[in-house]
Parts: sequence; C-alpha cells; structure tokens
Amino acid sequence: MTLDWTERFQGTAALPRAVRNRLVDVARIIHMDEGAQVFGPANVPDSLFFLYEGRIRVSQSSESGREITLYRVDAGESCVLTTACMLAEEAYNAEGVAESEITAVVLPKPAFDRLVAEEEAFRKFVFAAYSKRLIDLLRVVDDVAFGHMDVRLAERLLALTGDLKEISATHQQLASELGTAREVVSRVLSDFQKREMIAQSRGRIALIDKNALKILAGSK
Amino acid sequence: MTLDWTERFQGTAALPRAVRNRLVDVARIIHMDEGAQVFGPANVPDSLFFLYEGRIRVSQSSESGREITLYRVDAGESCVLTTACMLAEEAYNAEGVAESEITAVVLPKPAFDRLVAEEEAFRKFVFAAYSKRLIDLLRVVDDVAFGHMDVRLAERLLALTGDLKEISATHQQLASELGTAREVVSRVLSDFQKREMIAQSRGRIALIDKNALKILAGSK
DNA sequence: CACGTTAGGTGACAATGTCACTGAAGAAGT
DNA sequence: ACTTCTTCAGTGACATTGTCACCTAACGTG
Repeated sequence: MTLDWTERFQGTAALPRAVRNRLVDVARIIHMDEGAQVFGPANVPDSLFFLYEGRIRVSQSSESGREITLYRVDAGESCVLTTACMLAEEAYNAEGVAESEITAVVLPKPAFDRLVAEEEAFRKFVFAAYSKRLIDLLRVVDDVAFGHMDVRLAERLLALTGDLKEISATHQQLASELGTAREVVSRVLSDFQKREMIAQSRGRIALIDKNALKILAGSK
Repeated sequence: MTLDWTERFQGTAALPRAVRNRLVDVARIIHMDEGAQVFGPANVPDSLFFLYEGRIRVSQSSESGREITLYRVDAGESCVLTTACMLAEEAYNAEGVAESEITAVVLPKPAFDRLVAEEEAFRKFVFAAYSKRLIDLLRVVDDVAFGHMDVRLAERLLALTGDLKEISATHQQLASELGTAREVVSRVLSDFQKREMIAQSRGRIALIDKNALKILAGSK
C-alpha cells in the first residue's frame, strides 16, 4: 500500500504532496481485526497513530465495570490520546478498540518529532487533531453532567443509525455508549416503544419515528 | 516586568535561555483582576495564553444554569483550551475566570506559530500542556460518570483546603465545582457534619477530621 | 434596628443507579 | 425436534441524586 494515503487526512489544510511523500517514507502500515485493542492501559503505544481505514471507539471504564464512549476515531483522523498517554505519567483508563477491521499508519516517535518540526502542514494537522479531541471531551462532560437520559439516548440512536432504519445493538452496548446501566437503557427504550418511536426485537432497534426522536434529541 | 518569567513554566523540559529570550521579545504582559473572564464563548481569544501569576478556573455551564469546574490553570501553565477554541468552529461553552489577580503572558498567534516551528523546547512544552488537559478532562469524565457524590465532595474539600484547617466556600460554590445542585451539596455536607468530619458556619467549612475524609475520598 | 440580600434547610417528588431475580430468544449439541 | 446453555431483556424494590417550592437564618446596609 504505497498509495497517497495522506489524502485521506483532514487537517486544517490538506497535507501538501511533499509532506505526504515524507510521511510515506517513514511510516509503517498496520492492520488489526475488529475487536482488537488498539491501545489501552496495558498497551501504551510508543508511536503515533493515523487511521486510514475503519473506525476506533475510544472509551473509558470504571472500576465497577461501567463504561462510556468518549469519541470515535474515523478514517482520516489521528488518535492524539495515545500521544497524551505517552507523555502523561498519570494513570488513565481509556482504551481504543477497533470497531471494524482497521488499517492505520504508524509513525515512530522520532519521525513524528521530525515531521512536526519541519512541516508546518503536518503541525497544523496535529494541533487540529488535539483541539478536536478536547472539544469532543467538553461535549462528553456536558452530556454526562447536565444531559438527560432520554435525550442522550435519542441522540445516540439517531447517530448510530445514520441513514438506515434500524441498528443492531444490545441494551448493554447502548448503556456503554452513554456511561449508564443496562436497566436504565431498558427503561427509557420501553418508554420510547410505548410512545411508538421505536420497535424492539432481541439485539435490534428499529427507528419508526425518527422525527419524534429528533425533536426529543433537541429538547431540554 | 522583563524578568525571566519563562523559568516559571513547567514543560517536559525547562525552556532554555535562548527560547526564553525569544519569548520575552514577542510577548505582551497583561494583568487582570479577580473575577475577570479570561476567555469564554463571547470572548474568543486570538492569542496564546501563559499564566505567570495567579490561578484561572476553567468551567463549563449548562443552559439550565448549573456549572462544573473542568480544571484550573496554575502559574506556570498555559491554557490550551483557548487554542482549541480558536481552531474549533463548533460552539462550546467553557469559560475561564480569574480566581485571583493574574499576570499572564500573551503571545500573538503568528509569534506562537514561529516559536513552535523553530524551538523544540517550546514545542514540547505546548504538547505537554495539551496532553495534561486531555488527561484532566478524562478525570472529569470519570468522576462525573462514575463517581459518587460523597466521595467527590470529600476530595474537593481536601483539595481546596490544602494544608489549612478550613475554607470559605458556599454550598453553591462547591456545587459549581462538582457540577451538581446546591441542595445536594447541603445534604452531603450535613451528613458529614453528623458524622463529625466537618463543622459548618455560614460560608465556611472546617475540616475537623481530615483523616476520615481521606478514607472516604479513597473509597468506592 | 429595620430591611433587603444571600446562604442554607426541608419536604415532596422525579430521574437515575443498583441489586436480585425472572423469563425469553437464540445457539449449540444430541 | 428436543434439550440445554448462554445471552438478552424485563421487573420490582430500594438508594442516590436532581428538581422544585418554599422557608428560615445570618449578614450587610442605611
């Protein structure tokens, strides 16, 4: 895979050809299967990570076993949390898990340092990536601290479903998205069902009234 | 104030003299009073911010009027959230308020870009700052999503009190620290009082059994 | 000292989290 | 097909936290 993968990356500006070529020179391509842990407390990376294909879910989990999704790394984005983890001595409990088969570009730290030093476009890209994640986390804090469960769940359902009509997701998975307990998701979903906004079957949820969900997601 | 203020800054490495001198050349010193809004939604900065003296409290507030402290910027640290805000087109609702009189070094964006490009020590400092804030926010998410109120409040009381015996803080202020409601703080505090861990008077809380608080803060 | 302002207390109720348990749906083996 | 096992979902009881309305106490000011 020697193609121009850097075209995929969305920085504040597209990376110019010269930078791309330099990246291709020093980068290593890796593949991972769905479900693989890309990074985590027991798996601290010493390299920088740029996702070419697939999607990574970054989550945080509590001692008690609950879990919350912090954000997702999409194709074309980098995962700066790994850099943060490298620098931080503090313990953290975030992990990244491949949601699909992924292809990533791995840049060893020295190469990263050199590129950051020498290529402005690359630098901008990295700073933009950091900023995006900070903003993502602000949103998570806002949601968890101030948001209502029904609204948050409606948002997630819409986001996860996209243009489709239904998704396959267990109540437990949705609970892990939102950082709550399965029972809470069950309660809210059965309320949605009573109000005829969704239909449920084992492991599947069909959105039969997206409009109502959107109205709900935008309220409170 | 032409002193070597960069000595104050704690990066991964202390900034070497050459960098300091360059910084002093391009920087502007500003002062603000306690209570002043350093940055916020209505006050997006176009410069980088390095705190020399004082302390800034960075918080996020909800539509409904509740508020939560995200982290504090201490003397010697920079406030990267401002950079993130500059880059982000998204709406955010974080703000920074001076908790004391502050002195800060303001670096216009072009100067910042030049320094980042040319000085490795400065670059490291900035990356470390970003990483620290990311980790800070992870901690906030963990607290809010999974933490228990009594534990969180005990932690805050200990942190805010430091080596002293008591602090002056209203229940509302503590609620704003933790992103909860005043009534909740009142309830937990009266429980602490009943258990003789603290003593309360209007606007003041005395920690009479720090040990018990520490035990509580470390549990759950 | 009267008054207004702010801090704090209280009770009722709603929303969410926790626990223990039950039943239902699918998967796998015979 | 039938049994068995595992995973998923539903339920009721209770604890914690959030919300609302209202009250009382402490302080500051004229």
